[in-house]
Amino acid sequence: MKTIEQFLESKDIRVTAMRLLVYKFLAEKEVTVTLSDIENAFAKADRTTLYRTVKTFEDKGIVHQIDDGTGITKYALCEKGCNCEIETDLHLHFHCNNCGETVCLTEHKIPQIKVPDGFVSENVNLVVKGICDKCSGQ
Amino acid sequence: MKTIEQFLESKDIRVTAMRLLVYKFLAEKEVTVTLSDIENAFAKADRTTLYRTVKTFEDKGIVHQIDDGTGITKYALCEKGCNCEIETDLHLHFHCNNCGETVCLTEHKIPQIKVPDGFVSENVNLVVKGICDKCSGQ
DNA sequence: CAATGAATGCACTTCCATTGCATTGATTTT
DNA sequence: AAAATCAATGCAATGGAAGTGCATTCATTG
Repeated sequence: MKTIEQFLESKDIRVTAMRLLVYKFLAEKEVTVTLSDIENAFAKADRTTLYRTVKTFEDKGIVHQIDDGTGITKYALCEKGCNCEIETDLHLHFHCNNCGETVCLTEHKIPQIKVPDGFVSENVNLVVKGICDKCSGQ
Repeated sequence: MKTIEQFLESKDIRVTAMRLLVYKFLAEKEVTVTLSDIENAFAKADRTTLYRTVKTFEDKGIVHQIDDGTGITKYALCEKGCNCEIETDLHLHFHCNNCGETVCLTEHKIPQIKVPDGFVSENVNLVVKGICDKCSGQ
């Protein structure tokens, strides 16, 4: 069992108090978060620092960005079957129209998408919108 | 064969010179366009007017928005198999990483996406990124 | 301990989406 | 046809989010 510190170091990320806090925040969130979410969680920290912290995580491959169509970038830790560094990995996400939260459905894989002749598929972004399990009352 | 004027009226859209021009512009474009694209095409017109013109078209169901992950909203006329008013219709779009253009692949339908128990799917947004037919040299 | 380089914080910029309000324009009512 | 009404337009301004420059703080290393 690695500590978070060891994990970050293994990913070539220098450990700081800020980064530990942001990592823990992301880890305990089961849904994707916006930069504003993080900002609200750490009111004392500067927005830019948080922005760059998440960006560093992204560059080092432990966080991925989600574009769920709301126009606001969401972030989530890469884990549990997330292979977002692999180009062909399908980033399936679910956006709830009721609570507004977006969750990663990493365990749900999607068949290969066919594109017309002449088109070369490098990456696929798939967002399903509807009502999530919490809001549907199940 | 309806005229554009008749078509707009049938959709409960009052006909104006501006709206006719914007409609024609969208109609002759085979790719999706941004508000800036429209703005550049009609330098004399005000950005707000164009914005509201497109929004009106969208509200009346003859234009749909595309979020291709670039962060900039794209628009396209609904036609040729586009059933975006139907919730379950798959909005398949292709974004070219080379030329930056986004096209609608309305003729390419995708199998139903399965979501976990408790989740209710209402709408699906699918964006494939890669190289388009024009840029791939075919 | 000094030096170096990264991390942080503050200020600022840019870009796009959106709204308020006054004015213009068109349509309907008298 | 003139007046009244309502939508469309244009201008100005706002707001939100992403991103950058630079000075300062912090931590690591020689």
